[in-house]
Amino acid sequence: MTFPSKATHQQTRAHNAALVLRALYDFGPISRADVARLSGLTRTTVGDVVGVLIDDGLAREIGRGPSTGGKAPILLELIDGARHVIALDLGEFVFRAALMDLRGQVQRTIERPVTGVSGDEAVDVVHELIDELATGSRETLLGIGVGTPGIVDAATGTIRSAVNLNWQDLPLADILRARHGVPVQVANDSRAAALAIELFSGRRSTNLVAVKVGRGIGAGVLLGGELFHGDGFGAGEIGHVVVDDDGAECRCGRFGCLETVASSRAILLRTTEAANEQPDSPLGRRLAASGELTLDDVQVALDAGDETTRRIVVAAGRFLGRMLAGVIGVLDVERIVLHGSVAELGDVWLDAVRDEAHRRALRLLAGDVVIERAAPIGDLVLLGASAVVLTAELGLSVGR
Amino acid sequence: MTFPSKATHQQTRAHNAALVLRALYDFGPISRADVARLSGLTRTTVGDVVGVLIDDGLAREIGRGPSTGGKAPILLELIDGARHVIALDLGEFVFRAALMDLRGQVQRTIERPVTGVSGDEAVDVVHELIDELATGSRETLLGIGVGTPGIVDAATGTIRSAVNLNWQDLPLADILRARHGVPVQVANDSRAAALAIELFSGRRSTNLVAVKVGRGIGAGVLLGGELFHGDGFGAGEIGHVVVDDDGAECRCGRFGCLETVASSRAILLRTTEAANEQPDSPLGRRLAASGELTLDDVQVALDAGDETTRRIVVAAGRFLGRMLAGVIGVLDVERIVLHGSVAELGDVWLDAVRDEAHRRALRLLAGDVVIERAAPIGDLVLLGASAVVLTAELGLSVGR
DNA sequence: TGCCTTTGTCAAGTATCTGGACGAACTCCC
DNA sequence: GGGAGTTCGTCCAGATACTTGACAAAGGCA
Repeated sequence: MTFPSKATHQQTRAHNAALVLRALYDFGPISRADVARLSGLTRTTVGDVVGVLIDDGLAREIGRGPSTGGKAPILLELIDGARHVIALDLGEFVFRAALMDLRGQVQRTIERPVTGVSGDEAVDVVHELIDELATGSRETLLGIGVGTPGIVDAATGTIRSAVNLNWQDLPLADILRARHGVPVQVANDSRAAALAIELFSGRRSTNLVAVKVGRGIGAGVLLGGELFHGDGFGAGEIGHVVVDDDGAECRCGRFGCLETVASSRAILLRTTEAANEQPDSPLGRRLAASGELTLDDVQVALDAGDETTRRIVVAAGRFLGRMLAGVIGVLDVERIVLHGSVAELGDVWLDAVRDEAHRRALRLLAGDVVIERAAPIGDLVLLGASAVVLTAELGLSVGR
Repeated sequence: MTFPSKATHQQTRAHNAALVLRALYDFGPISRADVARLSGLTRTTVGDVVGVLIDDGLAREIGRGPSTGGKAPILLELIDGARHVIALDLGEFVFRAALMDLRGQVQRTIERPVTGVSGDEAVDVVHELIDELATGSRETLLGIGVGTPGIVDAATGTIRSAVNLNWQDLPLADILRARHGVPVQVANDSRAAALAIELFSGRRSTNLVAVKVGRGIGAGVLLGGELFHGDGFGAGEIGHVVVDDDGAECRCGRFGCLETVASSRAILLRTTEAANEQPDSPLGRRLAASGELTLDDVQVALDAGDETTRRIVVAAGRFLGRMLAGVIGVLDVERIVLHGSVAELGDVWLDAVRDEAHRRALRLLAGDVVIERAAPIGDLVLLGASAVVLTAELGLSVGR
C-alpha cells in the first residue's frame, strides 16, 4: 500500500547531473558540446552542470581538442582521485578492505582474518579496518561500501542474517555512519559484484545477471541499469533452489540445492570421493600428500586431462546451466556473467554451462544470450562495494 | 551503447499528474488534501493538476465529505466513462475485441473466428473489429490495446512472430495507428494479463509474476510496478524452458519443454492416453462418447476422485512449481498469480504447484511468497490489453 | 459567539530547463 | 591573408512547474 513518490525539480537536476557525470566517466575526455549531444541536454544546461562539477573538484578542463571545422572544444575529464571510497568484503574467513578512487583503482588494501570472530567483535574489526584506511583521506571520502554474504536489506543497510558471524538484523549502515560520519551502503556480495561488472568492466548492459560461483552460489540481478533486490531482498539467491531430486543435504537444511551440486564445495566433495576410490590417480596422490583437495588441484587434474575430474566438473557446470536456462526464460537478459572461484576453472566448465543453458532455453532467446566469464578487473566484491557507493552518491549507473 | 535520456519538467509534471490520477483511481472518492497527503505533493500542485483533470473531463467534484474539525473537503472521483479503450485478444482460434471504460468495465464485446485466416487477411479482421466497436465512441477513444501470443516488441508495437497467423515483424501498432488515428499498444498476452491483475484486481504489488497456464505457458513479469520485457522482449517465456530430460517433442522443436509437461495440451494428452488404456474408466467412457477429451472432462474426473487423473494433474502442477521455485530464487517476488484454463482446475492442481514451489525454494524466500489463482475479474488478456493503454496514456501504473 | 482547524486557492518566489543570440576560435577556400 | 562558414561556450530572457506563506471559506467545539 505504499504510494509512489512525487517528482521534483531537484530530482530532475540530480538525474541530469548524473547523466553529465556519467558521460565524463564513460566517454571522457569529452567536450561540453559532445556531452550535450550524447545526453540530449542543451549546451546551456551541460555548461551549468559542468561548472558545478568543476567547483566540486570532480572534473577539470584539460585543454583544447581537435576542431571539426569550428571553435576547438574544451575537453573535460573526471578527476579520478577527487573522491575516495572505502570498500569492504566481509568474507567467510577474512574481512578485506580497500581504499579506492572513482575508477575503482585500489590505493591501499588491508585485511583481517575473522575465523572465530563474531557478533560485536566482528563489528569492531570493521571499524578498525575503516579507521586504518580513512586516515589521511577523510576530506575526499565519499562513503563506505560493504559487500557481505547473506540477505541484506540494501534500503536500510541492515544485515538480515549472516550465519557465520552471528549477526541478525544488524543495522550495519547506521552503525558505521554514526561512527565514521559518511554515507554507508551495504549490499549482498553477489549483487555488489554485478554492479562492479556493470560499472568497471567497460561495457554497459541495461540488463545483466552476474552469478558468483564459489563456496556458495548467488547472483546479482541488474535490470534497467539498476540492481534488483526483490521484495525480501533475496533476488538472485539461486544457490538454494532445489535442482537435484535425490541430492545431499545443504547447509541451508534442505536437500539437493544448487549449491550441493554446483559449488566449489560440491566439486571438491566429489573429487575427494573419487580420489579416495582411486588412490593411485593423480588426484588420489595429491589428496594423500596434502590431506585435502583444493580447486587448484582440480584445475591441475583438469589440465592434465583426467577424465573423472572432467566428468565431475562438467556435471557441476551442467547443473548451473540448467538454472541459467530458467533465468533466461524468465528475464531474457542478453548477458550473463560468471565469476567466483569455480568460474576460474576454465573452458571445460564454461562450455558445460553454456551448452546446457542453450540446450534448455528457448532458441529465440538463447541465441542472443552471451554467457561469459567476468573480465579480470580485480576483486569483484570489493569493486562492487565501491560501485554501490558511487551509484548511490554520484548516480554513476543511472537507468532510463 | 544507448545513453539514458534526460529528465525534463514535462516528465516531472507527467509523473505527478499520473500520481494524482492514480490516487483518484485507487482511493477515490478522495479530497485534494488527501491526495496531497498520499502523494507528498503540495495542496497547490494537487489543486492545479485536479483542475486540468476536471477540464479534461476525467474527474469531477461530487460534493462535500465529512469534516475532521475544519472545512469539509470536496470529494473528487474519477469519471469511469470519460474515456474508452478498445482491447483486442488475438487468440489462436478467435479474435476477441471489447470496448471498455477506464475501470475495465466492458461496454461491448465482439469476436470473429480466425481459423484458417492469416497474413493480411487477419489484419483486416482486426480493422473490422475496431471499426465496429469504434462507431459512436470516437470522441472518448483513448487508444487501442492488443494482446497477442508470441514475441512482441512492445516499444514499437511490432509482432516479431506469430506462427499461426503467419505474421513476421509486423508493425501492427503503426498499421492500426495509421488507420484509426489513436495511440496503439501491442503486448504479449501473458504480459498484458499481468498488468491487468496489477491494475484491476484491487491489490497493488510492486513486484508480481503472473503465469498463464493454458495451451501454452507464459508469464508476465511486473517489476517495480512496470512490465519487464527483457532485452529481446522475451521475458516470461518460461513455457519453452526444458524441464523434462526425456520429454516429448514440443511445437517449438525441442524436447521436454515446460509446455510438454504442464500445459493443458500435456494434461489432455496424458489423460487421453490413460483413457485409451482404461476404456472402462470414467474418462475412457467420456473419450469414447465425445472422441476427444477437454479440460472440463478432466475437471469432472478430478471432482469424482479419479486417482489416475489426479496423478496426472498433480504431476503437471509439480513441473510448474519447480519452475516457480526458480523464479522465486531469481526474483524473490512476494506474489505469483496463476491464470488460464489449467489454473481453473482447482486446488488439486494449485496445491501441487504450491507444494513443489515451496519445497524447492529457499525457505527464507518461499515463506513469504503467495502463490494464488487470479481473482475472477474477467478476461485477463482483454483487460490487460486495455491496461497497457491506460498505463501508457494515463500513467495508471506508475512505479517508484 | 469566538476560537481553532482544515480546505482550497492565490500570489510571490525559486529552481531548472529552453531557445535565441553572440563573441570567440577554428577551418576552408579563394 | 582575408572572408565566409562552422562550432563552441556562455549569457540572458522566457517558460514551466514546484514551494512557501497567506488568506478566505467553511466547518467543529466550548
